[in-house]
Amino acid sequence: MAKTKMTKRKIQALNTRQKIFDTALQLFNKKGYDRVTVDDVCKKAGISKGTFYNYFKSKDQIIIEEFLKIDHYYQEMLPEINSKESYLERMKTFARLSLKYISEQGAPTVRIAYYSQLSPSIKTSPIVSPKRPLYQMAERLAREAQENGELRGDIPSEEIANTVIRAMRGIIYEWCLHNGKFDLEEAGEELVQILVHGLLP
Amino acid sequence: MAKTKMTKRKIQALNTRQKIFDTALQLFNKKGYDRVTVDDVCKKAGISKGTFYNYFKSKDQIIIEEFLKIDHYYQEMLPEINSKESYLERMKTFARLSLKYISEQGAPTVRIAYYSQLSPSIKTSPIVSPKRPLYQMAERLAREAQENGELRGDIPSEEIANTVIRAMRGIIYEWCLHNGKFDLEEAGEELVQILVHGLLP
DNA sequence: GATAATATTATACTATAGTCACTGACTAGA
DNA sequence: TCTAGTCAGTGACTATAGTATAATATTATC
Repeated sequence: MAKTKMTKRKIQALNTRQKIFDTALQLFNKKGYDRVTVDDVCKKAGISKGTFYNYFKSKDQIIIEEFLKIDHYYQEMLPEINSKESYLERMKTFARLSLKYISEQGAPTVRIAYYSQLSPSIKTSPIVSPKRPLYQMAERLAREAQENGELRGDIPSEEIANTVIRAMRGIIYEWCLHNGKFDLEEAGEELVQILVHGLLP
Repeated sequence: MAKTKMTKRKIQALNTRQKIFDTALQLFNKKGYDRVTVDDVCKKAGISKGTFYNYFKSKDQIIIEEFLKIDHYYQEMLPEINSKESYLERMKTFARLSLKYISEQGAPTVRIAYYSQLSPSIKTSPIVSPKRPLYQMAERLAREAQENGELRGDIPSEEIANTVIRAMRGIIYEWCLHNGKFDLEEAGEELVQILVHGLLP
């Protein structure tokens, strides 16, 4: 951080950006995303519309940015994950903590995040970038579990990670459709249970 | 069908509706959903905007309606599904045929369908209605498989159906994000494989 | 067949996300 | 310290989904 010299301009820019971000989230939380116009945000933040779009490509970028903070959170998960003896347990903990975090963000926020990723104006979605800590971590956990003989070795670890993440995403998508009416963590627990043990008698 | 008397008006209305529907889909396919305005559709179909909104709540209703035609398709699947001896095979066939149908609809269409379901203006999404043939059928197949000892019996069949559908939805969601760049049926095959047999060695 | 009721259509309008050309303050190099 | 160039900031403008209202065509009733 702070690699380049901090000129007045840059400080001002960061402040303005932050003010827009905070104001927007505050309004979204109070009135709901779709009941808040960009003009509302600008007025409250005391800036012009042009400035808003100077810092954010679109209204939903605010939500995306908030949503993707989960990627920092993965670091904090590590101690709890590594505290588990079994690698299978580690994977389960990873899934549980991820869903817990998403659950805490609240269905409205996550819904907008998932919604905007499908928007016609978006060409490639950041949430499926393989560079995300989410993928890195899931793959590593799967690989370690395989190396220790706790998971079958005939499927590449990347594919296992992919499959688990996709399945979790299906739950999240549906959780959004139901506006958070069911327990996300519980549903996740069950899914992972089935993924691991299968449905055979 | 055709329960009420077909007055001139009603015939006219149906024709108009169909013309709007066909024209819209044709334009969407040619230029892409977001490159086509409602006014374009109206102009091409030779009707006014008011007429469009008389028949369709919103622009994306066209896509939803097209997408939900899959619910009719489940009937046609039955022979192929029932031709399988094993109930597990039937479930797999069901999943495969569903994904095949969706794959054939094309990523752009499905993307809009999934997108619009998350729109802030929608309160309850039709695609997660438990009344849908999709759910009915998945539950029945799971139940029959259980009754014949081909699936574990400690999970209610509804839950199994739910889990499988959610997981499939996760794949579809991601397929949309990737604009159909991977093979949906193949990914589905693999997922069902894992769901059924699990990830244990 | 005149007329009231209603279904259908046309158009002007509203709301709001996002764009663009411009301004003037700030920075950096001489 | 002067000056060229950059960048934060502005607000009028555009595009387009959706609405409200007025007009017209069709049917039902007498």
